[in-house]
Amino acid sequence: MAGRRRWSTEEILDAAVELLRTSDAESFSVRKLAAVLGTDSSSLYRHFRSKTELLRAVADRILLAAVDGYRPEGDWKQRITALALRVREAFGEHPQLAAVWARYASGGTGSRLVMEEVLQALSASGLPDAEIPARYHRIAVLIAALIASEAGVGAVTPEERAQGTELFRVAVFGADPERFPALARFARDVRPLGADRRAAFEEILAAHLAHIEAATSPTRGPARGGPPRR
Amino acid sequence: MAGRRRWSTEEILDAAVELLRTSDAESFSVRKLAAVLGTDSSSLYRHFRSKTELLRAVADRILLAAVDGYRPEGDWKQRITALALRVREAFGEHPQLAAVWARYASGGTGSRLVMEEVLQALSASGLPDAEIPARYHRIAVLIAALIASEAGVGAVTPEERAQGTELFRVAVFGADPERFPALARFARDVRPLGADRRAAFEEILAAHLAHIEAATSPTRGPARGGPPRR
DNA sequence: ACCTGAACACCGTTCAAGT
DNA sequence: ACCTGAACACCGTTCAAGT
Repeated sequence: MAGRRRWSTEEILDAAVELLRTSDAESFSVRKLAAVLGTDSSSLYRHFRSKTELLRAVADRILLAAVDGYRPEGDWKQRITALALRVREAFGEHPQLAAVWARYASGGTGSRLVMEEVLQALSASGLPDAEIPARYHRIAVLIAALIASEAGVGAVTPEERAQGTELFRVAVFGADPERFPALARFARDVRPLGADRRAAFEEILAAHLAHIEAATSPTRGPARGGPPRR
Repeated sequence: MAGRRRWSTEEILDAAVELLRTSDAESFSVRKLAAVLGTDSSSLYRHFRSKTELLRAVADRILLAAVDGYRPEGDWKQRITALALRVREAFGEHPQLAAVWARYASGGTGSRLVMEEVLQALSASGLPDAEIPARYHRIAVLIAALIASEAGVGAVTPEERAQGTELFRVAVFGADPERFPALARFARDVRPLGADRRAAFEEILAAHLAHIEAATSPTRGPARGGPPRR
């Protein structure tokens, strides 16, 4: 695939995205990327100070691609939800990028676009400006945590998953009903963490946004920071 | 520290907990554990099929220690919150264990205890039994995601953190106000993902539990699954 | 029966030596 | 000025050979 020539930083990032997409989870390495490019791993260290810096740059590309084509639609909750689902989708097949993103935030144009959209949506929500940065932070933490942890679940190898499922089954069905009465009672319907992730993601986010909304609406909920007047 | 003798599975796990606690983040390895025990890494593979299986067992110990001494107090929300904070605390210094736990769930006695407590708290909340397993699942996903991602943030090396902070600063303050008006407006108050994690954890969890409560209380919120009668 | 040593197939990163 | 090769200091895991 690769002749011998000089590669620009951009081309390296393109190749990294491609390699991450085609290689199976957790197996990306600097050495493999170099091999794909037909060069030595050491030469990549002129473009990036470390593997983390490289992955961070790739994560921002993914984010950029995720936001590409997004047009705000609906109320502020729908806008945030649509954006979050796009980001989730984008990182869905890139477990290690999700982890890097959640750890450090990518800090590039992709990041900026996502931040901007969420901040605009919150501005449209009726929240007082003074509360927006903190609300934004909680939303970002929540979304990043859910996406990264979901990606982590996705990165589990089939046999590890099988072991985990078996352990879960034993933990739930093997529990002594005397000591664990509630567990025994709900054993049949309790699901492992990895089950049903998309619905869980949407519901948890929806719950969080609904909670914010309750704090902004005068007729409902306890508005923090004094009663609103109309 | 180590004479040459046979080690039981339990002793290996004790040593692993100790090594994880004293070693700095992300540097735990099977080989180091073997070195601490004065044996060869290969001999550990009679006790565990893989590093993951070993870490899973260790994670369950951590969970067990976290729940040890816990006594239910207060209403159902306070009980879940207290438990979650204990688990958070326990995994706070064990990033890789948190990741393993969130990926597969540990499936041991520690897991069982946590599940039991949360299920009991939910039973006391007034939710109909039919809704409890799904509610439990969302709570578990949320808590695991927050803890694992927080642990991930904690595992970042100082210089990586410095790079990340700088990138964030540039992304926020360097944004073109024309293209990113909201970002420009809130630049001064927006915090990076890693900031203020404990408060974020508590607030996000509180919001989620409040949302559940709103669904159970007849006088408030839209109760899913038909109107309650009293 | 149990454990060891050596090996396999990898990592990220550095740096002297080459072109 | 740029890149390479080789090396350093590691990994998880397997398995023949030893006790």
